[in-house]
Amino acid sequence: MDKCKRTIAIIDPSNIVCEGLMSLLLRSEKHYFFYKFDDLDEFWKFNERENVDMAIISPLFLQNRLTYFSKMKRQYPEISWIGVVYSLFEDKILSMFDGIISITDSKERVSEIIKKALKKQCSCNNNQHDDLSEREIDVLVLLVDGCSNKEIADKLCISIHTVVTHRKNISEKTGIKSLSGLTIYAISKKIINPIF
Amino acid sequence: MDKCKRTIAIIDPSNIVCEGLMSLLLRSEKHYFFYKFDDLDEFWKFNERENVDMAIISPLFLQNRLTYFSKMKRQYPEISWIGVVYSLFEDKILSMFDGIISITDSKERVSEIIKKALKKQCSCNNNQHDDLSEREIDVLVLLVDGCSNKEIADKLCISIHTVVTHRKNISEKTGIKSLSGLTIYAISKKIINPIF
DNA sequence: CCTAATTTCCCCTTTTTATGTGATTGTATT
DNA sequence: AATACAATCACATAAAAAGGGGAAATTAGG
Repeated sequence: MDKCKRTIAIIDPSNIVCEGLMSLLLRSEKHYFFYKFDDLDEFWKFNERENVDMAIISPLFLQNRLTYFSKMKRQYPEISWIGVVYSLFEDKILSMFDGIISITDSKERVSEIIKKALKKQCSCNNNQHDDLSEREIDVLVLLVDGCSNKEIADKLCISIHTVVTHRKNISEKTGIKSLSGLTIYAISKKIINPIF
Repeated sequence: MDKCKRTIAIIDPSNIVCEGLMSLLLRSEKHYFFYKFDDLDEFWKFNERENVDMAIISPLFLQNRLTYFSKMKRQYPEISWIGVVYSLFEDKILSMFDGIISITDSKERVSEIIKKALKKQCSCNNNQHDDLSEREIDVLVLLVDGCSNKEIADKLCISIHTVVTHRKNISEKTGIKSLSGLTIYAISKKIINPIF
């Protein structure tokens, strides 16, 4: 029931990268919360007040502060430390992270790295309701095709009540209530193929 | 007045940067439409079919193809060519662009650079969806955004009856009755821009 | 074998949409 | 001046969907 929120700090000098990471990650998971920091100290001060689950840091900030970083890691072992690199970096620095995102990584790879790193301490990661069941997809396809609930019921040879139930479950699983949102979802997931 | 759509191609190896630029630019201006390409050739093929207003290119792709780039620029002088750099680059390459975005630039600076570069050729010759009136498009946008008739009425400060009338006219003009069909219509006509 | 997930069905009430038939302004176009 | 169209509002009825309850049968996985 209670979707666990994940707070992620991004400490990176680039607004573009910060925006990109947020936008990309929010698309796969809705329960991420982001905070942007312009330098390590700012983040550090914040974290004392309100602990984060993950810190995505540009190694640029660590170049001359490796011992400081080690201290931070020791002090907060439950935080996942992720590095985000634009170019080549020394292995000595990169090996200190729990995961490395390269700026050229695909969306899938980025969200996979984040998920894997967060999974370490996920107390409620059982809600893997990303995928719709076979029957739910049947309903979604007809729905997005413009069918009413009754038409869907007739085509699938089931009761209209069942269609309503499937729709309820689809909305719960995807978190999308509007039909237009579901249409965009279906296109993006390649469940339907509109020819533009 | 300033409602003309601007198509922007982003040719960059980084999904994160691409996402970041889109997210950042869409926040200030809603009428940008983005296409992402993984290399110059892919972009080039696309541009032959459908001209873009601006190309944001990583100089990485130009490193050994400067003459090719010059040819492209000569062939399509109306396109604004913007470079996006993560690190240091030779001035010889950078001077070929109409504008340079550095990855560390602020949001304000990025959108300023883009706006300035686009200002060169704002002719507003884009009446793709002249079937629908201005107000009908307002309604359609909110509709595919998931708003109910009442919500649309509140947002546009008109009566719900007017919204219903607009919707009737939209359905009559387009011949599309279902909301999902209208969503696909809006995407195909570039009235809305879902980021997949 | 047990459990979780899926698929199916039903009830209820309230809200929203669909459809038709109107009218009144204002603004262009002819 | 006449015409067309856009944008606004109204009333009425029937259909559909939304949202809230359940619950039984089947299937698949550990």
